[in-house]
Amino acid sequence: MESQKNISPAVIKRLPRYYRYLGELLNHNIQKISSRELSLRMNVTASQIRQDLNCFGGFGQQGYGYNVEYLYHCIRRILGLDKSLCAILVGIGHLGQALANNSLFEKCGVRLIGLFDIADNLVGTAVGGETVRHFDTVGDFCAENRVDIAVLTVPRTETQAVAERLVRCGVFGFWNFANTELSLPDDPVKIENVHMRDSLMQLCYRLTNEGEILT
Amino acid sequence: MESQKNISPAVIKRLPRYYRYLGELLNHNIQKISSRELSLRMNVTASQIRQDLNCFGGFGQQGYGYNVEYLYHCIRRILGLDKSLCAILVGIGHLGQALANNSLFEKCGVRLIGLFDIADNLVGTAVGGETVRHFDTVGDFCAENRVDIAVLTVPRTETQAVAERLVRCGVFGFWNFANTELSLPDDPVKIENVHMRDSLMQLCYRLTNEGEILT
DNA sequence: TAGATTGTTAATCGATTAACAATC
DNA sequence: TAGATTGTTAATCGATTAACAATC
Repeated sequence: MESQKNISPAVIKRLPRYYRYLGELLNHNIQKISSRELSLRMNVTASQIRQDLNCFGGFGQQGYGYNVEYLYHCIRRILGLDKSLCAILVGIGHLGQALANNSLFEKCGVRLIGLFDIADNLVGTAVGGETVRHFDTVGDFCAENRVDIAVLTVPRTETQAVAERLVRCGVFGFWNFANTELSLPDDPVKIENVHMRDSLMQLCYRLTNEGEILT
Repeated sequence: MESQKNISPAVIKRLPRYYRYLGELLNHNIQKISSRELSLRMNVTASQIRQDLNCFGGFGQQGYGYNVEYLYHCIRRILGLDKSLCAILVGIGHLGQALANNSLFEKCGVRLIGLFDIADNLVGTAVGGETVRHFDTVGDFCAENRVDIAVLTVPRTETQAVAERLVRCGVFGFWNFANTELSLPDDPVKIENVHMRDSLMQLCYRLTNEGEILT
């Protein structure tokens, strides 16, 4: 169950979804589930579920299935949600404020420990129970606090520079909401993009090109 | 160039990214680009670029490459960004407000024509230049206006019911921000999910399992 | 024990890359 | 014409599915 090598991105991408469904089963007090039952609920093949889970170890029992609570906690651990990672949020615009007020971090076991911006009318104010700090002070903050993740909700044009500065501060995890790709040293740095604009465009594509012809 | 059948999801997913890079080339007044040059910038293979583009037609010229402006506009058309699709936003919480104030829709050629919620303290107020309407009136609104897309930023527990009601109103495009899967008739309905929580979890996974061992 | 269901290997499918003939 | 680069076919690679022996 320790960090396995060579897990394919496709598998990693499915883990949160398994975790989500298992959480729901848990809420419904369902104690065991077979790959077949779960496959019907999730609309994937039972084969894929067994294959995916076996990347990380044998969590099931032949003839029985999987213990929901046990599997749920295993996936939680695999995802690293029990690590209490620490995050800062940079760029306290509309989207930044929405994220700061969201239960998202909590649900992922991530602690949001700092908010940063450069606007005078924001710095010093409280957003979601945290005081906004000036981004100029981010170096000191990172020296004094462990920062695993920086959430980037700054304007597109600033994103690259902000990220580079944070890398120099020792921050290696980036959750990027800007509509652009970051180019940062691949090795220690991990980037996860939320390209909302790309997502909306895909919806536009499918509405105009698939199914009913749209005017 | 008309709606092609059987375009793989992998290709569709890459289109917005091509569009993005071409837009940047256009901003830099670059008039032509070869698949090789573009592949270096985008960090993909030239083969893939040519293969992808050829799903929709021959946009290039042997010995020359691709005309940036022409290709940009072709992809724009393919994505349906010139269709002036109409969207409503349901759920005007923090995230809904952030989206309403975002240039995202504009950039996708989508017109945000209505905001809906049920909270008395929100209904009637103006958000991002639009007045928030009560969701009870959404039926009338859809009867009087073309609505292609509903952006769902309502609480997780409400999402399915809200979506079902909208389908009955003739809305078939859903941009879903709730951390749950919608189950709706597959045929006319197109759903695009933005699973931010899943995204953050993937980042947590990679930070804890790949590269440096994290405490 | 018999029935069920996993873990795992083998077969299939799809997507990516390489190669090259067509052609500007 | 010669050089460059596309469009497209063939080869490779990876991911998904099917099958089944192991085993609870």
